[in-house]
Amino acid sequence: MPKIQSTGEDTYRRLRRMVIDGRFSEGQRLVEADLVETLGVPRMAVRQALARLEYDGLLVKQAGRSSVVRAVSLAELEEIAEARMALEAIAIRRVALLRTPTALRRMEELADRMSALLETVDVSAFVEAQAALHHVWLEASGMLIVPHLVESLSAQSAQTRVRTVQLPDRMRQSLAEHREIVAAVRAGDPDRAEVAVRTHLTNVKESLRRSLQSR
Amino acid sequence: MPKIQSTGEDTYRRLRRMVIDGRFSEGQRLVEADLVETLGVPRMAVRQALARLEYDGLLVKQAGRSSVVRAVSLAELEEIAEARMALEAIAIRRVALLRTPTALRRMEELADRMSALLETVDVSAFVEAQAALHHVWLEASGMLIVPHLVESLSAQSAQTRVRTVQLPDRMRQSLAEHREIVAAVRAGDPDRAEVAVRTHLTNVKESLRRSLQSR
DNA sequence: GACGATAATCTTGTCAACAAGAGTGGCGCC
DNA sequence: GGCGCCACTCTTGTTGACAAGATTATCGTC
Repeated sequence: MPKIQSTGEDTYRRLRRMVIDGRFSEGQRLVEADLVETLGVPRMAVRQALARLEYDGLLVKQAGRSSVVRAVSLAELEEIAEARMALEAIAIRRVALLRTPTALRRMEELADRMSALLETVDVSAFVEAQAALHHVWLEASGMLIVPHLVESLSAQSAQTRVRTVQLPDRMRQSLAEHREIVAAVRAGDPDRAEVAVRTHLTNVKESLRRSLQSR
Repeated sequence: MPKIQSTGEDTYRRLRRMVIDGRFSEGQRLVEADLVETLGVPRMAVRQALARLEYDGLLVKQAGRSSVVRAVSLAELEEIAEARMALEAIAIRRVALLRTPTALRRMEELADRMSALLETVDVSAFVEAQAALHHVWLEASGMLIVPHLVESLSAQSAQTRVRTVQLPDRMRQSLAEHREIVAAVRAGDPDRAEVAVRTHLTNVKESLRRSLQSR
């Protein structure tokens, strides 16, 4: 086989990153030929990536027309937050019971990193560290399917993540919530950890509402 | 455009149905050319369908080798039941608050249908009616994303569904659990409905363990 | 007789060309 | 001068052919 399968996966990830980072304005058509040129990969890889992103709910691509980024409604964003709450609650309970040393260390490192980034005004780096923290505990839960579900949900709301965090005092509050989650895990208290996760995502939902209603 | 886009979607659904129905034995290779002949659709449609099914977790297709149906472990099945519990609990609460008349009627019809099928020994029809009942309330919840997640999870465990239900007395018990769920919705009691759903899926998980450990 | 190397075949992944909507601009008509 | 129709271009979806692993069968050797 000519190509090492990486092309398809890699193209998917790169394109996904571009969509999440808001590189395509609303209503903008994602023309395959353009993407082929931009990404420097064969058209087949682009087509595959677009199909997967549509399946992920990040793009809409109806019948012979170009793909466009999908507009996610407030109702959907709230629903995503609720679903994540339910799923991440399960995961964090397991993490608190397992108390894997390396996972704990990485979680604390990332919390420290968030803390440091709070000083600088690098919002996107803060959001990135936050996402990494969630990722770490999902992996550490030892679950096989739930992490993928959550990742898929996160991707759909990632476009608005940056805006939410920019609410006054939201970053500091978010950091405190994450510190509490990590502390509960270190204490090995699953109930406390679950409450902490639910509190965090309830606040995320609240922030979403305030952030988007004002718009 | 020559073909009406239905081909791709339709091929996906048909192939998915075949996998779920256990038409491919464990370890059997799904050769694209064979599927092209069997389904009577162009190879591209088959390739797309296979890619999506792999993404769904129903198939495994590594690097230049043929696709095979994925073996789902007990741990994964339990995890799926847990995730469904969390998500369907959210959905049923909304259904109990909405109390849409048509949805309620359809749910009761399907419960009656399950009741009737209990007499005959048509296990697969019983399972089908059960799945339809879940589907109805997920749709009735008015949620936009959660139903898709649950459907995706269900598909992965659907292969073993039939076996679980065949445990002694499990069908009758399952019917009772579903009747309670419907009753709670009719009563407009979200707490009771959530408990009923959680009870049901806890029992499903228990049945899974008994059913698969014996094997 | 069993094992390993080699050849033949099968199967997948990729590419380039083509057919057929969808979008766009210009022209004529009212 | 504005509106609708027509021709043109753009873009996608599909097809067939081909290149390169993967799999299987064959043969020779120990």
